[in-house]
Amino acid sequence: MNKLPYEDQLKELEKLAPELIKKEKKEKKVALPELPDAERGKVVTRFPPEPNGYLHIGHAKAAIIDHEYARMYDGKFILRFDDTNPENEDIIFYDAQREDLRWLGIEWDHEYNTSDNLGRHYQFALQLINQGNAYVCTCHPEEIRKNRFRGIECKCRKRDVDENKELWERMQSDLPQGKAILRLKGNMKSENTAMRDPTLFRIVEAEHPIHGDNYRVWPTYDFAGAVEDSIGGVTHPFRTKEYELRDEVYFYILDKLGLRKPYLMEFSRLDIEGMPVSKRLIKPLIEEGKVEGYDDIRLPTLRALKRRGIQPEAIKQFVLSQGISKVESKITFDQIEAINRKIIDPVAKRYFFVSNPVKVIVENAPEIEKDLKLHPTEDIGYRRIKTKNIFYISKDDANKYKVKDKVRLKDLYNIEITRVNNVIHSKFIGKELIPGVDKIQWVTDEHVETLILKPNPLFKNGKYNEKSLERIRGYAETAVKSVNIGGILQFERFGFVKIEKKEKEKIIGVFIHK
RNA sequence: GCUCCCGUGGUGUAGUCCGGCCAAUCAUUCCGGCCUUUCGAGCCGAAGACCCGGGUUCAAAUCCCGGCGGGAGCACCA
Repeated sequence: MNKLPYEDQLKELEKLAPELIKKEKKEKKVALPELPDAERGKVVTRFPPEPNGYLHIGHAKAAIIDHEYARMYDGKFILRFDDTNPENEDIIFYDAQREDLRWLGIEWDHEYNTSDNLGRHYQFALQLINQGNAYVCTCHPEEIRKNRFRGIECKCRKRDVDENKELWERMQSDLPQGKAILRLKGNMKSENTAMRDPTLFRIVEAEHPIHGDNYRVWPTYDFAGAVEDSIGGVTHPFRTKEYELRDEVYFYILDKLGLRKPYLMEFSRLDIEGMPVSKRLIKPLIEEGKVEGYDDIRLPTLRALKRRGIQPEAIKQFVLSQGISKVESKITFDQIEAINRKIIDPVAKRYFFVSNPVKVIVENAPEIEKDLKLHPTEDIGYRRIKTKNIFYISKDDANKYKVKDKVRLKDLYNIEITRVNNVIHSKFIGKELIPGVDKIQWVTDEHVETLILKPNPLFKNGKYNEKSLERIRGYAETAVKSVNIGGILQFERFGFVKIEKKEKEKIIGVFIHK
């Protein structure tokens, strides 16, 4: 078999096991490109979130890529909480983020907090000071900013090692926040402004969620990130493009410290049209009550996506299809929807739902009791319905028909419209399918009131979209009551819906997508 | 202002490092058709792109130069 040319092998395979070919195609599509300098079993990646909020789709991209590469090479994947700014971190987010990751289907081989390593960071700081590669700067922040912009060195840069050591000690004890920082002795004339003596450590008085007030001097991202990647054994760290200018700092620090240099890579940020990821934009909307919270179905947080019925697998496939390029793109949500639809379509039970119901009375209506399939192609069972002479159809459908029009109540029988006022009067005209006649969904007198929340883009033209949340009211067939909370179904010709809440006489669902 | 990154159909991506097999991949959207007791899924078909201008070369999406456009950085946030 293997001696045959590839084409012939494929043909043979198609005869023997066609499903294998399809699978092969699918997997090919979602595979990430090979990693440079990667050896099977030796790749180590890491996902380093700051525990300062709920994870969103942007984090998911990073986490999935990191995780996927580790698995691809039978390597190791580390979850590292980059909790080096006590002012921002909150204990609840360590757990919340773990939960979000698990939902995504990501497991990690090792977990730790950067804050647990502060002792080592101090040692490295001291090493830099002793080597003359770092100095304590006591200039005013504004002054530092200006000098950096102009490329001018300040007087602090000339301090000798002993004085720096003494000030470094005093940073740990009595120097107030904002009065002193430890800076890397880079190059104030460098074209890369990131190299103009970046801050390595600063004083933060705030209480840390894990370490309380044990420490008051905290490393910055530049320092902690580089050091942790290196001593953590990470071989292929990824980060988003906006850090690119900091690569030089990253390697410079490791170089001066004599530490191993990982293969650092960057990719573009994920930007979804109408779905802001930034807390700066979201927080005010929550405070003003315009969105419910961080799980509001219009948001791109993982919690919102979950609530909205987006499957973790869809997010994964989507992220992998995006790859690791540096091209900035504004993706539209329908790409995620398309993937999600393919996943849920085969398992979503079909039911009838009519929005803005209009009553239909049928003359000579036969009383019928029958079973309707829960899925047109998959064998997932039936639901039983009973009909008399009263029906409801959606207003959108009702508006289309006039007297003498023939319509088929789907899966039931045909009617002809006889009179239209507040209600539609009609008569039974037979059970045989009539070619070319519209088939519409309906519910009977026995139905359940249903409210569907439908998310639309939160922002339009950069402004809050007042119509970002639609509420669609209607009736669903009673069988829907048996669907569990969290269950995903399809209201035929309406769209996929996730059941969110079941009250006594009312069901609330979330519109997933068409 | 300076520096860096990016620029492939409507959208997203592959290809760009190591020029030819690229009259350019795949997906999505849109359009047409088939199928279907859903306007979903599936199937078939169609349309649609290498930012612009020079240069190098037998040959450029790919290399070089210059524009233009977009993004990022110039934090004691990450």
